[in-house]
Amino acid sequence: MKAWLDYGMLECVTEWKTLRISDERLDTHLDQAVFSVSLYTMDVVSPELNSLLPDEIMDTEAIAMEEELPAEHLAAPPRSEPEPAQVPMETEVPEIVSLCPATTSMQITSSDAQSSTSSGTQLLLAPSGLIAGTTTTTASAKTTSPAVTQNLTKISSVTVPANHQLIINKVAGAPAADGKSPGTAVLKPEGQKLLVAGLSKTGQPIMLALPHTWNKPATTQGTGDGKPTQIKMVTTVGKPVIAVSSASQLMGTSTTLQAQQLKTLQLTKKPPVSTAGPMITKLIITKALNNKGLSSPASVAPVVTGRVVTQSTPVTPPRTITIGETISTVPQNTSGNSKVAISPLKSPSKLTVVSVASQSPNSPQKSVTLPLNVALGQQILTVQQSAATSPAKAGTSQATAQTVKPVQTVAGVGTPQFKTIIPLTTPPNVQQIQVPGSRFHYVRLVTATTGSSTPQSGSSTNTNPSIQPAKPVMMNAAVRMSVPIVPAQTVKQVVPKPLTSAAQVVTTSQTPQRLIMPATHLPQIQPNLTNLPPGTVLAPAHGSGNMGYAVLPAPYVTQIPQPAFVTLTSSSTFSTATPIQTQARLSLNGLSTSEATSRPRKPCNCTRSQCLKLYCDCFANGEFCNNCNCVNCFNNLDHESERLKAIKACLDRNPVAFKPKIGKGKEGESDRRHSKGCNCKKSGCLKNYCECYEAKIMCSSICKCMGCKNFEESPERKTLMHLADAAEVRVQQQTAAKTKLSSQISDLLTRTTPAVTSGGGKLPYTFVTKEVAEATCDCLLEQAEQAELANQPQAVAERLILEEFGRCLRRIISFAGKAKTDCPINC
DNA sequence: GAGTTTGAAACT
DNA sequence: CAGTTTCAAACTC
Repeated sequence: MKAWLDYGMLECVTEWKTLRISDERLDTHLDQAVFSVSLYTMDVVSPELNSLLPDEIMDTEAIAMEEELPAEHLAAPPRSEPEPAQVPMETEVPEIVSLCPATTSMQITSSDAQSSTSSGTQLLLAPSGLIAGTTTTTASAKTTSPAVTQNLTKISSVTVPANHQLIINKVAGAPAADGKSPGTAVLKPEGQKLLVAGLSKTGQPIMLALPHTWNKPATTQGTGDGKPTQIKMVTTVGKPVIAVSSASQLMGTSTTLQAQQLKTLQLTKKPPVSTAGPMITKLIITKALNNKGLSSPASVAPVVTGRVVTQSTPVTPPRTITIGETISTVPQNTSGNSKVAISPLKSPSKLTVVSVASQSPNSPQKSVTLPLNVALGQQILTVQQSAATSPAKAGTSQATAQTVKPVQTVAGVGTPQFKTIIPLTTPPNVQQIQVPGSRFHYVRLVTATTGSSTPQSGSSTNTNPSIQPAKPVMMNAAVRMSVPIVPAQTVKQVVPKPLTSAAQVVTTSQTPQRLIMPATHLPQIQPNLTNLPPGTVLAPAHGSGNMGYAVLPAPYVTQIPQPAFVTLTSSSTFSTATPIQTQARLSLNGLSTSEATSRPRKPCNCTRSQCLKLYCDCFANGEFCNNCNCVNCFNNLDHESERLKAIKACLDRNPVAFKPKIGKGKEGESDRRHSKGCNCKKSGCLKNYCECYEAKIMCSSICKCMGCKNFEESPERKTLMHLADAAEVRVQQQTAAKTKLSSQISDLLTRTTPAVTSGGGKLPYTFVTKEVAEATCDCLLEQAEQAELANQPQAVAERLILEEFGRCLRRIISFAGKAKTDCPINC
């Protein structure tokens, strides 16, 4: 700067003796420059405005990020998700894929969990936004009609989010029984330019070229992040399955997603009535979370049931959990039974669904196996509805097409933990039971034994999934199910189990109902529906041999603090659930679910409790430890047996041990309050030691605290609140300032093209005309002369000159800002 | 980061 | 049920 000043002084030396240029003169020249210089950009925002518009700043930043790193923009943290949607971290399957065989059509709307596939059609698709935390792709999906129109080739609503890849494949006709990939036809629906690569018979991934309509061309296969799209062939009961895996979506995702993740959403449903052999349509949505791209050839993932072959993603083969069930009942009741366990309390977005795929009696599958040899941090979402494959049942298979409900089964990949099973819709024969106050949803497993109760029988075209369960107990009005994608976990939990030891088949009765459950002894905890602990599998209800209760807690799917979610929204409406769900949303800390889910759970540091006592917050919240700092942790699926014992012990001591502590007050009271009340003695209930204070609620009459200051009129409390508010405001301002500064710096860095050559604008320095520079120098010289006259030391003179220079610069910048505002066209 | 304080959970 | 111990989080330095 000093050199600049010297230079300026030399430039103006001729006027040295006479100039007494005031600030007004500088301003005058600046005014002239405003009209003569086209300012390229100069974001000058007042601090007030800056502090008032943090969101806009964030948006601006996000836009900037999108410009440079689109994928990262997609991976915006869930914290920024809109609250009203109650899905702050949800990521719904962005790709809406319509599989359109020549004679059938299929619409898959992942968000409403209603998928219908026609016979002979199998689709595997990999949603690219599963972990991106984006919610921008759900609208169209929700509006897509789930109905299946026979003999109509069409493309359902296709959402092509940024950085997402969409592949529409058509499976020609009924493939060979062996299911070896018959290849896929290129489907180019009108208005949609899609390039669909063929599928190799070996299931090797095929690189896809994305259509030009892709809104993010840079994200096409082989570009940018280098995460190619894969098409995989999966053979399912003699039917081809097209697997499209997009690995590119990892870009920009949380750094916790270090390991490959795979989600397979698999649907198997019974085709419409046909005299031919069983036609099974499967929808398999596979998400390959492989940020390394195709580093290795795909391999056939282990399919437990032998019916579903899921093509593995590169590097790490995916795991598919398939639950086979032998159905001895009438054919029309052999539709897939979906067992859904939803854990709504802390996070309704956390969903655990047990998929029990009905299977024909001829099916040899009678066991459920959870492949567990997958790298940690991976997940497989498997949605499968297996229809009866027996020709004898073909006559009633059309009913199955309606009743088939996609169910996702999520197996922890890389960790022997069963993650999540998500139903794409609510099966008619599955009843969700949500216990008031409980953080768990319970699903009664019902195996239909008679065909008379199947309302959709005989209706080959009725694909309306809105069929209500015969005995709806309590359902979520709109169950938004989010599956957090498990990031790479710490090494301590990476203890892959043998595939056969990871899970147990839960047979509920003579009518086999198998649940995907973690490896455990599965103690037969009698169903106390108000206090069922996490991870409990209930024996079938007495007298109802076909029913059982599956309780899968959110913890099974929430071993990640990083909220990358796959959201599948059930369109089923159950009006009775709203109040319950509202209550259940209250987390232990009194935070709403969105709050609880919008921030990572704090890792525990347990050392002696093995995380199997309520000392451990993870355990107390019904969650598995994940990325914690605990020592000798047993709160994981590796020690599910011990864990369940501990759960039972806790329940023995306190039947409501796992119920939220913060709930509504007495009848008529709207405020939340601690269920037990605190017992503080020294903290005055104004520190986080106090559970009431921690939950941001005031102590109530049931508290037994001493010297409580946590009441409405407490001056200490008010002071603390004010301080807290002030601190929060300050933090927000600082954050906004940082964000703004970062944005400005980034903006400046991206605009380095000289003004003369850019043609699109001019840099601010072009605003400094000769006159402005001279005026500035005059000001500086004036300051120097004053310092000299005052006999100021050289250091002081230099300081004064520099200060004056700073003022000059500010004025220049200010005028530049005005110029930008006044002449937006030129900017 | 180590040590202390605190109160809930667990135990007797 | 009360008292004590254990435990991990909160807090302080």
